[in-house]
Amino acid sequence: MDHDIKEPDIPEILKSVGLRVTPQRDAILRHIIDRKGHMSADQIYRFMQGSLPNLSVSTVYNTLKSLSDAGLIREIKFGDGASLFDANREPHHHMVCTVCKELFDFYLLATPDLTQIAQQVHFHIEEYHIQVKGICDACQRRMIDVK
Amino acid sequence: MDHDIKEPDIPEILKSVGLRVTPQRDAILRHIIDRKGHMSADQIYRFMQGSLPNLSVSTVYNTLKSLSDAGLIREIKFGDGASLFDANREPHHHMVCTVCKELFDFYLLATPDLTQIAQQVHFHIEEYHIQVKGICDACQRRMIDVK
DNA sequence: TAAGTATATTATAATAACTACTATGTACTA
DNA sequence: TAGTACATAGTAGTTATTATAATATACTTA
Ligand SMILES: [Mn+2]
Ligand SMILES: [Mn+2]
Ligand SMILES: [Zn+2]
Ligand SMILES: [Zn+2]
Repeated sequence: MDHDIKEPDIPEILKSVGLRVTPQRDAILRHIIDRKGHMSADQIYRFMQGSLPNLSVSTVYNTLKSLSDAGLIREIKFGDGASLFDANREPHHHMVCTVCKELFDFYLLATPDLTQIAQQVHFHIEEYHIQVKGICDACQRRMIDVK
Repeated sequence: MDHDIKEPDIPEILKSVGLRVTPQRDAILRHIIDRKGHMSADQIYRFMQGSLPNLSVSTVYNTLKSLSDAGLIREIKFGDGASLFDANREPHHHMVCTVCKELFDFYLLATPDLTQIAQQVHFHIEEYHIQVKGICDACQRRMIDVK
């Protein structure tokens, strides 16, 4: 073996969640897992033009929905612009830079006391997501440089 | 005086933030403040049909933007469906019921340790919002009844 | 208090991000 | 190696919102 990092077996992952293996699903899931970051349906669609020129936008959306429903990826809706898809399935939250629009992960050291609040109003929490807006390091530096 | 609760002086509020007083702005801000809850641009537009039948959808959007920019109302984007507008300017977060889609306020007892995390990655936090998804009390009861 | 002007409103068109529909194609099953 | 249930492609439709431009009006100032 030339490299220690094992490539994920995408067809096997798809089968494991009961999804049929198609070239479209294979390519889209592979791309999301490879790139690790957050990407929109349109970004995925445009990236695929090279390898799958006949891929339709509907298929991108259908695939992303299937992958999300199966729990293989996570959909992040910040309300501004398109949904972003994330291969990182660990529970984490997001900070978005209002300048460059880039999305950054963050992990909470201690979980906030939502359970207490939820119990008071008898709300059954399924999931929660902390959305932070602000300015990233790079954009802060850029603003200082301009001054 | 017949009532102790003083009606808010809407024109005065608009002037105080440097906005011109128009019948459209007066009516929209009054409605949002009166109803207290969360409402979409379309809900506001439809409500206004009675009193301002010539009101245009653009004006609703423009007004909501002006009011938000002025800090008189807050826009909440959950990513599903339309933006909702909130007259409640106190810092608070939201729980949405996945069954009935109703939005509930909640107030955090202790602020989560976001500042530490932000300092580590040198992110300048402007605002944050905790979005909780789950099932509200009423819908939980309804589900038990059906069983 | 009557222009004057900057701003607001209206109506319509345009856009972004999906979602629905349906004919065709294909991955899995037995 | 069919048969069939499911997936894909292409197109049309929807929803929520933004852009444009002509008309109207709130506030200023003489
Ligand atoms: Mn992430
Ligand atoms: Mn609220
Ligand atoms: Zn940035
Ligand atoms: Zn409910």
